Amino acid sequence: MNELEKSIQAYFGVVKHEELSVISSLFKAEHLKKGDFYLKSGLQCNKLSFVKSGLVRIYSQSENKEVTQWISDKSSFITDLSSWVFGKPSRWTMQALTDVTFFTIYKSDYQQLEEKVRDWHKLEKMFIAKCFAVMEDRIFSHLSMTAEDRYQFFYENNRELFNQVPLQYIASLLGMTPETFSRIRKKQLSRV
Amino acid sequence: MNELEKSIQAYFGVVKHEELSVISSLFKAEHLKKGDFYLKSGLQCNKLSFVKSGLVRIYSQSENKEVTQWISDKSSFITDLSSWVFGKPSRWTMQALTDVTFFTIYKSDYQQLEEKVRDWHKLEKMFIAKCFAVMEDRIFSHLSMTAEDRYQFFYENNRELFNQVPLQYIASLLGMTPETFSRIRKKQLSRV
DNA sequence: AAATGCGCTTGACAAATATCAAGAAATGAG
DNA sequence: CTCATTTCTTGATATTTGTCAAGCGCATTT
Repeated sequence: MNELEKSIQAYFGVVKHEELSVISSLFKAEHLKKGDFYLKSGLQCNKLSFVKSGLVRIYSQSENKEVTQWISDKSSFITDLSSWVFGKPSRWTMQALTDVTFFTIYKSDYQQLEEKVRDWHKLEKMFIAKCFAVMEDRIFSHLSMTAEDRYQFFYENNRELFNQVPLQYIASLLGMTPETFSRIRKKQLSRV
Repeated sequence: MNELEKSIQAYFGVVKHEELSVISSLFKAEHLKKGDFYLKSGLQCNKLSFVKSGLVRIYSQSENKEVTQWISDKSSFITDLSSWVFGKPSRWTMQALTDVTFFTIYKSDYQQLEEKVRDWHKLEKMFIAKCFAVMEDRIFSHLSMTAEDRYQFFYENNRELFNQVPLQYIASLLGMTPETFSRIRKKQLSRV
């Protein structure tokens, strides 16, 4: 089982072996250089990708400030879900923070999935439900936690990110300014 | 087409007419009195309901404070999605703020849906994707807006709620204290 | 080595929001 | 209607977070 197949299994739940290879064969290897764009806001996102290596920042430019919505790690899927599912213009811009290798399936090949893999929609349903659960957690963190709590929680669960990407992006993703982030960071470091 | 069927159509997208009646026939009418619980945190949520009339508050008890996650209007669906899809213990408690009438389908009858309605999973996928989009919007509002902005935005889109439920719940749902909510409210009212 | 650019930190200060406490207003029960 | 309870408001104050401005550290280029 290759890396893509393993991740499909992990993300989409139990899949039959022959189906797995059908699925993975529809994804095509691609790559981006650091700084390249995977997607620009306003365009339709007609692809879904699995990041094999590298980091992608998902953000939006709102009026005066730029908001980082997420930084996708390796072994994760990326797409603008609303755009992918409903064909709406995408809200997010996605840019490679490092060189990135990934596997992509395009909408045009997507129909084959539905035809060849029984229960594909069921798998996809569960995939999206997981995305939903992550969002629910994030909302909860904003309703019930201080900036410091959110920092702490995120740090414990994403320690590696902290020396791989500009910290200002993590600050934004957690809903605070770089300065606040820096001060909290100082406090936390001295505690160890 | 009855009310339930209309909402299924609106929520789940285009559905064939004969399928619609199959779907709606699997939902059973139920009701709660004000104060009754639809679901308690920690239990498994094995049902999905369409609220015909009344209001349900979805909240959780975290350490010292209670967090209101959402207030479901009439004509909306309620369930603990993670619990419903993955069988996990539910995070949320759901309580009737008024007398509530609703239609419910239980997990035990759910399989029939999958059998009788072609593309059911596809419909459900789109339903969940919509829920995801709502969450994405909410996260964005916390990353990019002040309490006052969030108040304003929510007010414009949910005006009716403001004289139907205790305002403290709306405050919590927007991620602020009742006092802050009250002060913002005063400012906004005087502006009109 | 000097110059540049970028990201991070720091301090001083301002603004937003929370906390606490008291009282007013609204609601519900008898 | 009256009383009791809950919800909302208000003021005083504390805390958290943001803003602005400056400087430092580090990597890259020349």
